[in-house]
Amino acid sequence: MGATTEGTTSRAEQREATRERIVEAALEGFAERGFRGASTRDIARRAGANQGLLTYHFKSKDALWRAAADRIFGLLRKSLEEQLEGLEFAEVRDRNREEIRAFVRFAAEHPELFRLMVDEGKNSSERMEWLVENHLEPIYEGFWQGRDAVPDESLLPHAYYVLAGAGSLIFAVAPECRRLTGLDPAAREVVETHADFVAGLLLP
Amino acid sequence: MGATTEGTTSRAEQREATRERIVEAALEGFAERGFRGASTRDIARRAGANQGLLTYHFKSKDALWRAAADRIFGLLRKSLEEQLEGLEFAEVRDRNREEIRAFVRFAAEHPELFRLMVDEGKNSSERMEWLVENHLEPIYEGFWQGRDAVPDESLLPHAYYVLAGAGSLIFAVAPECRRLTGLDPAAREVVETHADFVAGLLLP
DNA sequence: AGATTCGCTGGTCGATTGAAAAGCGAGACG
DNA sequence: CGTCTCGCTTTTCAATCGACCAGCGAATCT
Repeated sequence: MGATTEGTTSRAEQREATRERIVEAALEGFAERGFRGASTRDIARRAGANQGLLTYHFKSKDALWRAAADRIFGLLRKSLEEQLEGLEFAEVRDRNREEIRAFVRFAAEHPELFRLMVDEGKNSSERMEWLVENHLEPIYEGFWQGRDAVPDESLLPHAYYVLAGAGSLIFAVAPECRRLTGLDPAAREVVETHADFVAGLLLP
Repeated sequence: MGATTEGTTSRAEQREATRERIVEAALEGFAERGFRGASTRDIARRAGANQGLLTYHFKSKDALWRAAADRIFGLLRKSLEEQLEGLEFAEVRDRNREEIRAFVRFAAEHPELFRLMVDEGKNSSERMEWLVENHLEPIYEGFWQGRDAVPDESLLPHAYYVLAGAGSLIFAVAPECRRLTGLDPAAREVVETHADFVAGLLLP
């Protein structure tokens, strides 16, 4: 209401907004219950949409899952860029330290990434292979390069999974952590403490 | 056939053997697909049994899950005891280092533990609370005590989840790791390398 | 302004889910 | 040896699953 150009939503804009709402809901649903455990109806409910609408925008549950994976990895890439842009480092080690801290912060803000990766990584499936080819390989390649002070190159896979696990688990199982330790992983100072802790371990 | 006492299986023995087969299959199924994603029929198939038999031995899917959780945590306790019994250590730190290595070896042999914990720890549910009260609290308590050289006690929750994540992830997502890095986490020397790596990080 | 596109709704399909109930049949028991 | 127990199989149930389709109606186009 009011101006002609104000509040106007073209068909294409509306379409894209709806798709985003659904993808966001799908990301939560898949991360929370796993691919098989998440139902398209539950995802539709989270998105405030109709179940048939999911089939309309994305052809299948599988395709919707791929869209959700694209989204979380896009968020990861954007977050790392934003956190690191404009920073200058004297040594490669300093840059690596800040990269680790940036990753931990992202894991805290988006525990869905870790949940999705564990859910899919534990089984050999088409989705797992798609994930590796489209998202993990570029990341792992970047991890392989731009790295300093890893004495033995054969340790790189170990360092990769140690960083992913050590940096993400406490946030991925935040409800359990609260119940078990009384510590709330969502608290800002807890995130920073964890980031420092993990960075200090891998780059002493 | 043959002797009277040979090959004889009493009713009670048969019952217990069947229950164990089912629990073992349930552990695999739940770890692989998550609680909601795993179907009782699939579990029955793995156990070479009938779906109705699960309802007979365990009243519900939920109770079967609890039996599976009891089993994996029992295996953990037994494995740690066996790996550590008879060993003498000059310092507490040496003992802690061997405890870490023993845990990593168990995570490699039984990735189901980590998969189960992530699947349940990410949501607030009755199962999660049951898990915390019945299994995690004793373990966390033991982790809290018997530990040396942790400068700040407030870091203990962080160290706990760092150890769990760093020590387990590579084995929990072994199929993905093979595909991504070419490294097979199941290989004995890879397990030992990872154990040394994690222990070296947490106890430099 | 009339015709058309298309985002979206509501309903339906066969398949699969966890749980319950009835019946079988070999081992346990008097 | 006859009876009973009980581990197990089979069948059935309502609920839920992913996918499909016909139709509505407002935005878009001519």
